[in-house]
Amino acid sequence: MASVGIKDVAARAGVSVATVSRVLNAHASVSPAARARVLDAVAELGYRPNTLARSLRTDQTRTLGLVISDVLNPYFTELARSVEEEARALGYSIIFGNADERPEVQDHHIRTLLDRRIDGLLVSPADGGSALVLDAARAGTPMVFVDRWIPGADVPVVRADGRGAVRDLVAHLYALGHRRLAIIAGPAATTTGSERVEAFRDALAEYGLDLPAAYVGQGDFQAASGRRATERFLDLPTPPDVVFAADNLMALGALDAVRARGLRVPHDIALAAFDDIPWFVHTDPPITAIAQPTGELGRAAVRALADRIEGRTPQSVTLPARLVVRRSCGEAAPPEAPTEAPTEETPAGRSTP
Amino acid sequence: MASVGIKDVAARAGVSVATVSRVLNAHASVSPAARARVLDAVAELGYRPNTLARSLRTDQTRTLGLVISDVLNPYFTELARSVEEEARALGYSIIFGNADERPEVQDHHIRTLLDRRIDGLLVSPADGGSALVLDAARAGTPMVFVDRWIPGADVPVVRADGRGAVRDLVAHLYALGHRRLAIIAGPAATTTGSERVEAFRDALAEYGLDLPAAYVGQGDFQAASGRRATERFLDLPTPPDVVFAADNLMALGALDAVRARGLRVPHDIALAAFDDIPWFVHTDPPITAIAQPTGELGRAAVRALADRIEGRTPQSVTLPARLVVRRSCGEAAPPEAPTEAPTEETPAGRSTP
DNA sequence: CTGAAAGCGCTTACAG
DNA sequence: CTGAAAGCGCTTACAG
Repeated sequence: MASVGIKDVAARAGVSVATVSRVLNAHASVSPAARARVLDAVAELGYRPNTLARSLRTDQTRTLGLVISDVLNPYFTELARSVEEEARALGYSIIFGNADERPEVQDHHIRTLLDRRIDGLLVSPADGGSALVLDAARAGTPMVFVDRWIPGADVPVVRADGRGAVRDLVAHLYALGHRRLAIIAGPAATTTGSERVEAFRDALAEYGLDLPAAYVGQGDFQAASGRRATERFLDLPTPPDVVFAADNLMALGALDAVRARGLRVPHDIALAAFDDIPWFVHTDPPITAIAQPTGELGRAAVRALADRIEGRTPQSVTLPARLVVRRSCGEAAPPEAPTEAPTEETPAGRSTP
Repeated sequence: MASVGIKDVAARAGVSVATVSRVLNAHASVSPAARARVLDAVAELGYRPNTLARSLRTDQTRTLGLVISDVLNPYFTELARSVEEEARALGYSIIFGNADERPEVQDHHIRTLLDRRIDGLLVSPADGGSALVLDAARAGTPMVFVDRWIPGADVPVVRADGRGAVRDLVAHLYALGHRRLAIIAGPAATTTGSERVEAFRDALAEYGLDLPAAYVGQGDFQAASGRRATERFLDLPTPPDVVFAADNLMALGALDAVRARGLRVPHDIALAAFDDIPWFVHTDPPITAIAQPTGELGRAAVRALADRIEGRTPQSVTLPARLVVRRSCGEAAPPEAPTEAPTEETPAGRSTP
């Protein structure tokens, strides 16, 4: 158990620990002979440097923190995966924190990450302006926001712009004859919670359509809230023709609610979702969704953070989302390719009504 | 940036660093006055101990490593979430590693975790016997296997036993008149890859049914392999009546393949899956699945590992999985409760045919 | 090219 | 109850 240390290696190789350290860090000049002996000793002893000690000394951990809002949401899972891959490619490790959409849990993770002296932080804030996040940014912690962001912080943002796709969605719905469109929003404190509603409202306005308060359900990006909001819609004297869920989990909840009432999509009510997932191809019916370039976002975010850490100038990045039309809004969509490649859809034509 | 250290706190409080350390660690005797001054100084300075330094000194990190086979698999995502929650409750942090079902990636993560001096390791091995894992276990690294395990290692195992549920599934299929049953297996090198086939074969035998080689598809727990295996089944002179996918991702692939041929479930071919997910309620048709007590497994695994680390005797745990009948095998199932609570199903009666 | 020595920020016997 | 000092396992100027 008394794990082998640099001293053991030095002793075995007949050199000083300084020399061992030098060969391990590809540091300048070491005689070929010494290098060889050290390498042999390392191999024979199975020596692995203690990263704790190294980090304490060098003040860098080669570790990035990623705090996501909800691991159980496939969107964030995919984001996390791409972040980890790109980080690994750049020589960093990732430590994840799952906020579960709860600001206190988020802050717990951020504090833990900071205590671990991570080199930088990737955050998709669960709330509108955690003091902790703001303080950390102000204190100089390299940081990048992904997907969601906090206004007023001087932090690069990597995200998707869904406005175009939302407009395409509304055009699609309008063309299918839908006029009463409702949305289940995420928490107003999150950017994606409010932006998606705004984009939706603006697109409706282009068609002379209104978004009454009763047609804005308040959700929290979790399935249960989507179910509740949908039940409320269905209880309205004049229920909407369409429910647009601002994320895939709330769409799941909406589906639960519709099913519980014995109603059918799209016959009784149409459904669309922000964020696309492989299962949407196989749901009954297949669900029309707005797809984000999730993998790209994750990679871009890591690159921006690495830029910031390594002294380059980090860039904010905004990538377009796109509409993927399926059958949940009433139209028979063409057959679709399997899982890995959802069909790129030409959005329904847009023209003022 | 020059982050505040214990010396700053000591200076501000007018005590030695030893005293500061004592109050921070709830160590024995410190005068109330000194304690108060230290606490004030800590608050005023916003001091946070450097965990790197602390860990280097104490030789414990209060951190557990979790290496899962595939984050994109909802089963593992849920497992990871429950592991993190229980760990947090016990005062540990979790560092995740995603193996993506690739042994080299798995080993990369394990090595990284070990280099970070985690206190213990939770592994769901992507292969049958990584030398690295075995060495680490032998070297005394506290370890617990979750879901999958490596035979021959003296490591507690926390997992679900699917044999009963698989038997219930076969009974259900048999009762529906199916006689040609096929399975898409996971990698033979993983325990869950081979066990599920064995359980299936044994259950078939109870009904006098055979499992011919052509009806055993070789998958790797990923969607694409499920698709390929299913295509091969469909190309057989006598295709099976039922395809049982050994995980939910391969079931997704199977669905893709069936759909691509223009066939329908369960009319043309029945489908069942190991591992249940919320979307299975809303797929077309809803999918019959074997559900694991995933959250319980995650929590039990953490407890076992904490026991091992803290000097208690860790217990292996095996929990039963259960069959959830839906409509993908041909029977009209009763309506089901929404998302969070899939209906517990009474399995079809079992009697020798 | 190489080694002795200081120091990263903590904790913890050891004295008092 | 409290402080001075050693030490955890590394890296890195500083000399030579």
